[in-house]
Amino acid sequence: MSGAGTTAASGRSASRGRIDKRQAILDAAMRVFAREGYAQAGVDAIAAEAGVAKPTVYNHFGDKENLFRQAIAADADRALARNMEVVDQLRSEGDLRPMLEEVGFRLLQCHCDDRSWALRRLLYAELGRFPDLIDIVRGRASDRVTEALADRLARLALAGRLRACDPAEAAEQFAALLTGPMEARARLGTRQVPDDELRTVAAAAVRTFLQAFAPEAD
Amino acid sequence: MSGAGTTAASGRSASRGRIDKRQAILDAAMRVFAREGYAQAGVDAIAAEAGVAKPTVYNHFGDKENLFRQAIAADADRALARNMEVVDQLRSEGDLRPMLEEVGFRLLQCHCDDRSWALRRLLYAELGRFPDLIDIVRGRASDRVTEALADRLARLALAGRLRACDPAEAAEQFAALLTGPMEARARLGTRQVPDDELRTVAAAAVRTFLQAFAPEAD
Amino acid sequence: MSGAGTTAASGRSASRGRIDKRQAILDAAMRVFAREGYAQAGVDAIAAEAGVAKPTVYNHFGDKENLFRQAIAADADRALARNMEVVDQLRSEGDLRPMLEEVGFRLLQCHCDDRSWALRRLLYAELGRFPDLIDIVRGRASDRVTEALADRLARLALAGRLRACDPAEAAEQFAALLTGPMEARARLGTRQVPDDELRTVAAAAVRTFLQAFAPEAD
Amino acid sequence: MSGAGTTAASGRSASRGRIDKRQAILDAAMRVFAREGYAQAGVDAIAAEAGVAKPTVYNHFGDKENLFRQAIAADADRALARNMEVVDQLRSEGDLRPMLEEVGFRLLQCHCDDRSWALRRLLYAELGRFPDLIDIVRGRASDRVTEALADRLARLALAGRLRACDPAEAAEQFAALLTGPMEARARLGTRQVPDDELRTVAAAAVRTFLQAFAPEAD
DNA sequence: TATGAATGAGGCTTCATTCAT
DNA sequence: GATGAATGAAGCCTCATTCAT
Repeated sequence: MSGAGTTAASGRSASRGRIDKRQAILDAAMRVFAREGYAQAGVDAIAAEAGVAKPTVYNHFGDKENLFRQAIAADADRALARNMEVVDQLRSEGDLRPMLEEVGFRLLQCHCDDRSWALRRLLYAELGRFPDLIDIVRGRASDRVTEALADRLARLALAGRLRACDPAEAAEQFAALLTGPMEARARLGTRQVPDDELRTVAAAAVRTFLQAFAPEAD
Repeated sequence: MSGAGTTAASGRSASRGRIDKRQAILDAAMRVFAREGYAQAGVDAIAAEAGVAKPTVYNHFGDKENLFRQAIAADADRALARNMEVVDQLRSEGDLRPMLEEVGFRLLQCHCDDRSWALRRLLYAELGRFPDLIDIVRGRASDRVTEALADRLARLALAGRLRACDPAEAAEQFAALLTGPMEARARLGTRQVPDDELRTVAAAAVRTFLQAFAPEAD
Repeated sequence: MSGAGTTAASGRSASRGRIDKRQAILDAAMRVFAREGYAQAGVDAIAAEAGVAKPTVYNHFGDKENLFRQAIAADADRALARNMEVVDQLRSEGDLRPMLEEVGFRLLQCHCDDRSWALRRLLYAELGRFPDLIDIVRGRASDRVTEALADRLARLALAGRLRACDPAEAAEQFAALLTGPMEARARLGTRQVPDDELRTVAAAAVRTFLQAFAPEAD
Repeated sequence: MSGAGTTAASGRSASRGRIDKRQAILDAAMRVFAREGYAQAGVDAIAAEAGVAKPTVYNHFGDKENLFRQAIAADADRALARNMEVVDQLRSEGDLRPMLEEVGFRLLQCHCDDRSWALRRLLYAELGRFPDLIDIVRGRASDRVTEALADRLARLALAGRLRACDPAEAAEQFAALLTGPMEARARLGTRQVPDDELRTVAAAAVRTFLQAFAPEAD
């Protein structure tokens, strides 16, 4: 995905592509920040991993703080897009349970993606130093996903597929039933959870969710 | 709070002062680590906040890494104790719903305590550098709580107050319904959630939980 | 002031723009060097203040050292011209005392000009790194002025308006009586000395000078 | 002078004297600053020249700015002391002219001392960045000397050895006649002026001074 | 045991200077 | 000829850690 531009737009020389340095730096930064944490990550390491000289990083981003913010924002955008794509598959027609299980499973895949864990870890870690990160990320990711989920659940309720309920609360609880167990199971992102297990968790979440939110005259 | 003991209990001997000093360093360390993060926290700052000289810290704890681990472990113990005390109030007799709501509310209070958020934030932040922290903390805190909760839910099921179910799964989902929503609501610990809201979340969690896990012939 | 020429005189051709740009860089350089000192002055800042791109500066002047020398030399020329114009007003006819006072006053005005102080400050500052600056500036400014002054004093002595004396020594002491007190009074150029005070100093210098150098049969 | 303490107070070990690091750093700092200028002087170089590690410099002085100020202040103190000692030799009894010539000569020696030129050069150079240096130095050096000189001239006038005059102005002009010529002759401190020449300048200064300020009925 | 002073290593940032357009 | 982007070198400062008392 990130390599796409690097490969395509290389107009002339292969020796020193002038092309995508900015993106390369952002990618490298996210990798290094995720690996080392903000304070421990060296700008040298980022520059090296991006294949540029250190001052180039500063030419593009000014200082380490701004580089961090931009890298976080970029990854939050990416995560939001992936989540939204999944939520979009939640339609009002079709078998409800398997659809919920599929959406739940895919949401868990997003949630347990390495980069998602890294993003969350950095967020937790650096909130003290960068309080505005919350707004940067929440404006772009988790909240928006929960809201979109609420929208779809509302339509399901209107269609009589769920019982009348507060869609925001339903979405909040559906999300909680999905992701809540993962913190322990993934050991905060240090363990790769296999898809089987994700499906199991999703199925359990959907089971509880439907027992609480299915239409009464089921 | 920590100063009180330092002043009062130093009545006996010098050995008491030793312990006090050690505890003062641990407390100061946790405060500074929570405030600044591991990498940014200076041993100078910790020593200053503890009211001792820097080499004293090294005499007691060897190096910064070990100090960090000890401080984390101490706080994890404290958190475990508080949580256990709450879970212990989940008995098999009495009105189920209000009891669950009360326990849920108290668990949320623990979960949303400043020091709990700080602990989680440090955990997330430093997992890369200290992978063993997971075991230190999980062996002492969250998992043990969920297990204890599962024990109590099992007894409730045996007593016919819940329907037959996998108690581990029930506990996992009860915990998820409680704490899952808090990440967003507390803005990762940067917002102080009022007790009203905690009670609301607890009530909603219990409602969904009971709809899924109450005995069928309700 | 520098922008005026840029806008107006660019009527003719492109060759004029070349010269304007060169002069604009020199002016900007002197301003920035005076404000920040040689080492601290950034070529970026000079280029920005001149309204050109950084490489343009290098195209014109090769490197920072040369730019510095050229800027210093240009300002030394300017200062020399102003001083010479004043000394030129020292004629052999007319009332001696008021004429000396007027010339002294005007020399002090030159000496206390902001740009003169800046030039001296830079000279003092960078002598270690640029020993040849002394020759650049002394060949263009202060020594030449003292010599011209000596010439005029010699003619005054020949005309019997001063007693026989070594004109070089007389000029040296006249200059000393004028400028010596200014270092303290102007606080090395950081205080703007009002004209009144300059006239007072000039009058005192002339008084002492004449008591020492007036013809004996006064 | 600076070596005195270093040699004497070395209580125990010769390997790593704990004695005079602070003074050694100040001395080294002044040497390096004088040689390179403030901006160009590296703290590394200062530490190396002082024979200590870089952080030791920071432990003692906090940052480069403060180190600079302290070094300047120390040298200004030293210069003041030397000048005062000379002025103190200006008594009201004895032959006036030779005494003035001797004092003038010694003042010129102070003025033309390497460290004095270095101090003045740094002062001129860094006034822009450190405006308070003026007060630090003027409160300690040149002004105080001129005032002390004025005091002595006033006593000479009272004793009838000089004619009635404003002693401040007389001191100002005496100092001007002495030091004014040196700027050109010493090429701003880059040329070592031999004592003969200093005596010549002093004699000329005294000659002019006495012609202006000797009692009228001489 | 507790401390003041010292250190070696390393990080962020800036700058003069040069390609390639 | 003028520019935007890139770089190698270097500087200030901080920190975890250790002596010597």
